[in-house]
Amino acid sequence: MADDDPFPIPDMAEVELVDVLRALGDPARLQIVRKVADGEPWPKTDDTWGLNISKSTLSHHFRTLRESGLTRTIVHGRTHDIQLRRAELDKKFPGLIDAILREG
Amino acid sequence: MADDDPFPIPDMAEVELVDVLRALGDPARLQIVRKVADGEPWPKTDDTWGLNISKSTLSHHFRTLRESGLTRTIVHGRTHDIQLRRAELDKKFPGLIDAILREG
DNA sequence: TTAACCGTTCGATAGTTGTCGAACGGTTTC
DNA sequence: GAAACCGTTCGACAACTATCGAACGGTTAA
Repeated sequence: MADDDPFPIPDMAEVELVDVLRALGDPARLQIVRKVADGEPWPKTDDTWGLNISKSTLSHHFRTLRESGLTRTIVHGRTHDIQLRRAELDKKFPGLIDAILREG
Repeated sequence: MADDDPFPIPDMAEVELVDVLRALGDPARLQIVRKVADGEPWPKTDDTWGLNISKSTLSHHFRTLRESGLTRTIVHGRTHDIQLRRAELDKKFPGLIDAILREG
């Protein structure tokens, strides 16, 4: 069963806009999302997040992003990738990701 | 001088996207913004906000919205209107307001 | 198998935030 | 002027959150 998935993500149908916005309303998380906005998997160890935070804090933000419905986690042995659920998000919230990428 | 303005708003040039998103990342505030999304002034006393909160809490949210750059306050004697800074926001963050209005 | 590595989780902490009722100041109405 | 009204501010409080270091478990490499 997939119940053992250590990194479960909410069904997009259950994702609430307000939760997505709250997840985006943090400098570290917004920066992460912008980086992974291409929809490709990015290694969590990428040293170019540009964030001056500890690895436990970074892990916390990854979890918040995932639980809000923004991202999914892909496990490769001992390394993880983070991926924006771009297609699903674009369908559920048209224009939202585009809007936060256009630097204001 | 306008320094006495009791409800100062930030210059749109100084408004940060992350602060706007954080302001929107609350159920009460998101609902308010959606209501005033037409860009018209709405009386704060409007009894159709649909929020079950005290007037002091409502006042707190109005302040948060204003300080984040989303709204302005228009004083009419003892009553106040709240107005979304729609045109400015659309220019600074194209598509953002539209995106949060499209019910996902 | 031992060591190094990746990332999470735990426990603690300080700061922020949403909430309320009471009090207050300004405005309108009587 | 007195009373009613609108909305903010204040003080308090509980809940949440961002942060860290240490410890841990799983995976890969030596």
